[in-house]
Amino acid sequence: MDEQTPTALTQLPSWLLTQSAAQAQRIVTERFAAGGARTYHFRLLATLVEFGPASQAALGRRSSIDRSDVVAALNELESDGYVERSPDPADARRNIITITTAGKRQHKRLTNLVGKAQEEIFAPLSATDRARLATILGKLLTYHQEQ
Amino acid sequence: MDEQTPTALTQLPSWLLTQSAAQAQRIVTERFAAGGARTYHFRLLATLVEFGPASQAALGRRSSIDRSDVVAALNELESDGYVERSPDPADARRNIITITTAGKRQHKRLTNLVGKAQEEIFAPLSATDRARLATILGKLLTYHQEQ
DNA sequence: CAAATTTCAGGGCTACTGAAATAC
DNA sequence: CGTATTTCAGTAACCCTGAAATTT
Repeated sequence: MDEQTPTALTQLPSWLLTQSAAQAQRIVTERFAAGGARTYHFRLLATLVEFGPASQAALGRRSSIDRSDVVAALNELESDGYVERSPDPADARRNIITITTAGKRQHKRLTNLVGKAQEEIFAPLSATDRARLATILGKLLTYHQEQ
Repeated sequence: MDEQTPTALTQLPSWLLTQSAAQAQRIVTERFAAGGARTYHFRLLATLVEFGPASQAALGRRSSIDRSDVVAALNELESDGYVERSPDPADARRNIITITTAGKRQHKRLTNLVGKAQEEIFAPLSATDRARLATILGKLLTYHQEQ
């Protein structure tokens, strides 16, 4: 019983990327579950806190969440009392989404949880490695978002 | 219309990791689709090529695919004629999975496709960055697999 | 008896498509 | 008119759990 991973996979850059991301995702998801939330909820709340009230379409573009998933996630945030939907007086097609006081509390809670997740995820890396990783991934992400 | 991503996200290491991995995943999935395959198929074929015939359980452990998904993916590979199932004479609980000649051809095709995907994914990175990224992600992955 | 293997049924999460209704 | 927004229904892909039947 060797149970080894093929080098065809371990030497594949995209495999390293997707597998380590899967580990990170799993840890973040676990932490958020303790706050009764998912990644989408955190992304939306963080976007509202940073840019203020916005339409669903703008929220989706800023948080990189599909229009369709924004609807579902906002339904959940709304029924938890974390955001409010109101019609946009300037454009009847739009809802204006506003974060509530409870939503801000939840945002703080999730920010705290995601911070702990970072420690857990990147524990084996030195400060230098962490900085390098952030720089390199930033380049990758910027490049593909411009494509 | 700014449409900016919150710094709370862009400065979050796990966000950089999962988002860039999502881009990579998307590109790999697109390439594999041209070969009528998914990631699981490539992982299983690569594992069979590197370690030879094996039980489904061993295949799953080596390719990090859940036992349940191994069954489904092997069903597809089998109906495409890329692998064969035969009972293990030494242990009646097991199937021995063998890759066929057509399966080896498919493996080469997918290896070629995934190679092109690497170029597309990591195009913006210098050789130094690519080497650093591989090293750092390798550390991350090793650490979490030992946990 | 406990443990391993295969299989099925099912769920969760992220990501995406197509179409409708409405309004700009 | 073409475009934008919200919404719903549905899909794909990866990851995972629980349970059954069989065998070691």
